[in-house]
Amino acid sequence: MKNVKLSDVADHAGVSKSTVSQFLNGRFDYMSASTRARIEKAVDELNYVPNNIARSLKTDTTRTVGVVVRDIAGSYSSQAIRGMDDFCRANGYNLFVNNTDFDPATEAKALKSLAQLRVDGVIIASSGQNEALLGEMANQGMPVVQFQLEHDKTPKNVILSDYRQAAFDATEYLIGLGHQRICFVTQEFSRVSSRFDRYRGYAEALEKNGLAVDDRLVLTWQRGSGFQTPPQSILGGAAPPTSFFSQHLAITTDLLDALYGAGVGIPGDVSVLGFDDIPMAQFFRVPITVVGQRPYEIGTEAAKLLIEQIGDRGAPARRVVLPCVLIERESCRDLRAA
Amino acid sequence: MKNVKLSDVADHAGVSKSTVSQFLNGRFDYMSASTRARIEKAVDELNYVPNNIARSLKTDTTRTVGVVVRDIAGSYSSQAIRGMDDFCRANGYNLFVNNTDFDPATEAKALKSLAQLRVDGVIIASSGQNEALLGEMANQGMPVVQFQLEHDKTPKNVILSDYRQAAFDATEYLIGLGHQRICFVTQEFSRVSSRFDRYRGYAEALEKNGLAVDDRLVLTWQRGSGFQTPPQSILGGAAPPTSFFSQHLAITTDLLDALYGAGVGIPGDVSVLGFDDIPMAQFFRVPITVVGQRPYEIGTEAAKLLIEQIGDRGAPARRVVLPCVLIERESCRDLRAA
DNA sequence: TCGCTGGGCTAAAACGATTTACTAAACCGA
DNA sequence: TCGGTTTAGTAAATCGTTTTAGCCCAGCGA
Repeated sequence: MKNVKLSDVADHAGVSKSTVSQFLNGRFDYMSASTRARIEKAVDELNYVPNNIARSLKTDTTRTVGVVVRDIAGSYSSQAIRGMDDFCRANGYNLFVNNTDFDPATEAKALKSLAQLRVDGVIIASSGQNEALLGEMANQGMPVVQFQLEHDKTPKNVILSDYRQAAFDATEYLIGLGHQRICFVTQEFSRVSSRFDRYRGYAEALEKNGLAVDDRLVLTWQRGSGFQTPPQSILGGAAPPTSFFSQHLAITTDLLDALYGAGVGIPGDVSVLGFDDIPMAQFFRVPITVVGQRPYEIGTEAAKLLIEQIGDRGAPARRVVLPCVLIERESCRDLRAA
Repeated sequence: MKNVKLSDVADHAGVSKSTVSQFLNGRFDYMSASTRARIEKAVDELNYVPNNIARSLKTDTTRTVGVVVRDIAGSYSSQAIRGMDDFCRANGYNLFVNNTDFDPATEAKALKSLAQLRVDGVIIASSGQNEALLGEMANQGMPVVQFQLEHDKTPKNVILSDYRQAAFDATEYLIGLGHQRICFVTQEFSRVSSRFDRYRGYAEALEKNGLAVDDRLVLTWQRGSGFQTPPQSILGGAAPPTSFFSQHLAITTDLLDALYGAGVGIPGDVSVLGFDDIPMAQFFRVPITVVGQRPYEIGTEAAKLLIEQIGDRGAPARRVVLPCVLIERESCRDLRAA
């Protein structure tokens, strides 16, 4: 059966295409009740489904938005996307998803593909390697919202957790438990401000509490190659840390593997505090205390901001920061109780 | 800056639109090298990005596919979608995602929205409540592939795990450890064949090993309301089970919560075997033995089948079944060793 | 010289909607 | 009766591609 189109409906109802179009777009201002009823009848007798493609061509809007993440299978990304989808769908937008797999070249391809698809806007957890392309898209008039990662503080639409505050609070929490030497486990952060912000929060908490910031207590981890120095070996050094504060779920996983693998007891031998909540943590042999982000809310906020920008292209860029919450479980030992 | 279009490229290169179109579509059969070079130059001097919308309108194909899942934030769905995206992207297709939140009405809306968007095909983990709509779409010429759930055995394109075999193997594994009374924990299954298949595998394994199938050992669970009878209370009854075989990750979670909450020891007091692998299970106080599906592969297979069907509308429906793997961990006690 | 072939390219008609400008009829008050 | 306004509707241009049919010219064999 051939696809029914607007002109078929028009013929069937005995009116012109224009009138049917008015009907479909809810403009009944100058339409008699009988015409309206006839069109309505024709539409469902013929089972007419409007062709969004044709509509988009004419109106130059697609009511679609593109999402670019590193890996949709990750728990943070998938929850964020869930939030975006809920918000977008409620506003009549559909979502394209793209995975970059942490590869800037793939990311660039994704962005170009979205441009071709004529999405009305894009939400991206950017690698920071395609800021030029992103900027170009932005001033060709494509609304862009970033989330999860911030690379510099140039004004842009971005939704983040309050990384500095969260790291500050978490560090103070550990200090409150009597920890004085806290190993900060992170990806290389100098060029990524959302990582550096965490470090700032950590350092500020130490300073505020009269503790020294010790470079030897910063352990770096890299995707693919893992830790620069095995965590357990740091424990064997002079003035070892009493706790690890891991900045990312993937790092936390590797850290736990390393520590358990080396027979280190948590929190007996060392405490562990993670960033990002852990699903099913209640069943862990030691449920890990974390500072949890709210990825679903991050997603809805990102979608909200994007739709705002789509609606008003002239709107100034906004930076939205959401609070994190400390989820206290059992991986941090109270050293004062000893 | 206004969007550059094909005719701008044509003007700039001093050729007709047709020729530029040939160029863009890689048809160089009747094109001089110099013309080709001029167009190439024009394209990147003007930074031309083809408009997929216009293209789609004319060709009546969008190179997009719609995915409908219950909740993209779930680990099964997100991994499956990852597989779909990888396969689709490699073949030049983009993915729309839709969440139904287990609601058939939302599912119907999602399908209609995808039809309007003129996707080239859809992949769906269907609720079973919209089979009519789905069938209608299918014979309007829209390729449809289902996965994860099967509701009846009418021939259709569907990708599943080998639920019967997996449940059979898992049950025999427990029997091999000396378990004779295995509680089968499931959602209501009479009308969903992918659930019933698991039950069949379970029952067949029991029968093959000379064990009775006991209805009192089937415990049902419902989304939202939980267990029909609390699992721990079954343990208190006459001839209690020595193990629970849970058919779904969400059930396993609730089961563990209930058992731990009631102070039941695993696997000391009772063994637990789950369906669906559990992320970070290595850190559990008792790592749970499961029969794991391969959602990523399910996703890629689904995408592959869909693209096949898109390419050849006349192709017969195919049913693809993938094996599961038993992941042995520590939640099943060997009763013979006692 | 003519007719034919094939290479290289183009004009113009789609695709299915939206929208602008217009008309025809009805009504209304003076 | 007339001009003006409102109501109800339409014709036709348009969005940016693809594609069909065909044009023009060069080369070639007879």
